[in-house]
Amino acid sequence: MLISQTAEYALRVMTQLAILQSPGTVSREELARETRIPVHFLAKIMRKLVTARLVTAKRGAGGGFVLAHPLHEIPLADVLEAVGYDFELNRCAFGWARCNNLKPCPLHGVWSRAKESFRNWAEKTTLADIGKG
Amino acid sequence: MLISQTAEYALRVMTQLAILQSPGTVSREELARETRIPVHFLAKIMRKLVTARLVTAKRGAGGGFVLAHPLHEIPLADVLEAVGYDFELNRCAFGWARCNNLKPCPLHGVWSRAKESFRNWAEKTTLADIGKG
DNA sequence: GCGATTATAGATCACGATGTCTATTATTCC
DNA sequence: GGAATAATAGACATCGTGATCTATAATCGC
Repeated sequence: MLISQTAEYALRVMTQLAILQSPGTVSREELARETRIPVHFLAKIMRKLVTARLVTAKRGAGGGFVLAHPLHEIPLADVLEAVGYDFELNRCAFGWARCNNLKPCPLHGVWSRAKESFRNWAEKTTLADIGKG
Repeated sequence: MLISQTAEYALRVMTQLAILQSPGTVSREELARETRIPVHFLAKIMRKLVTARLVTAKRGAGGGFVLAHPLHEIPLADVLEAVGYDFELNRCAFGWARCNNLKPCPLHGVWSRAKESFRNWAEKTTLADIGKG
């Protein structure tokens, strides 16, 4: 619900990285074990996170992944967008071709509130907020 | 995003029913045309809405669908649940088998806020609120 | 340099959500 | 009662997400 399985995995892995990375890099295997995400599927997600420059990858023995920025500089919105969630997408929920604030469909008002609420949460919450009650 | 295509269709159709039902029943064909939902797929959705007792169906010539309750008594949460959205489901986003307020996973706090926010919106918003800015 | 380690890349499979089609049952209208 | 209308039911096809597997490229430690 709310987000795709892949998006949930992305949040999970970023959270786990935030927890484990203190000493150094974290290997794909260890991440998969801790997050319970299928290893090869995790690999694809990691590539997207690396491409989005949220995570840095290091190959070879002793390699692995590290967060590319300090926790408070990584909003969850960035994580979700990295794996395909589109906050900009405003396809009309009512099916109208042209639907905007000037000529809104009947659902426009209420649905916008739901979307904006979620977007606001995703942009205001960063990895530094995890673990808080 | 946020909800499935089917769930969006359900909101669409209930909205359209609220608009068109004034004279009497609305046929499946007319609903499909107005909402741009594939007719036969709409049929399945209507069955779920009827089963959930949000809509009343009338067969035969001159038949169709009508809302089963006044607009302000139909929260969007009921519509979403009718087509399978589960607000109760609290599978841990972090993958923990046991995750609750007493022993919360690192994501528990932030993710709960997002879910509760959406749930609150869905429960407080009714069909009577559609069309409002 | 060599072998081990680890990320990258892409092919392929499985399954559920979505969409299409056909037949059946109930009801109205005449 | 019969014909037309409209919902119900379920089989079947399609497509995207999620998951699995194999091969390749880069890097480290020795």
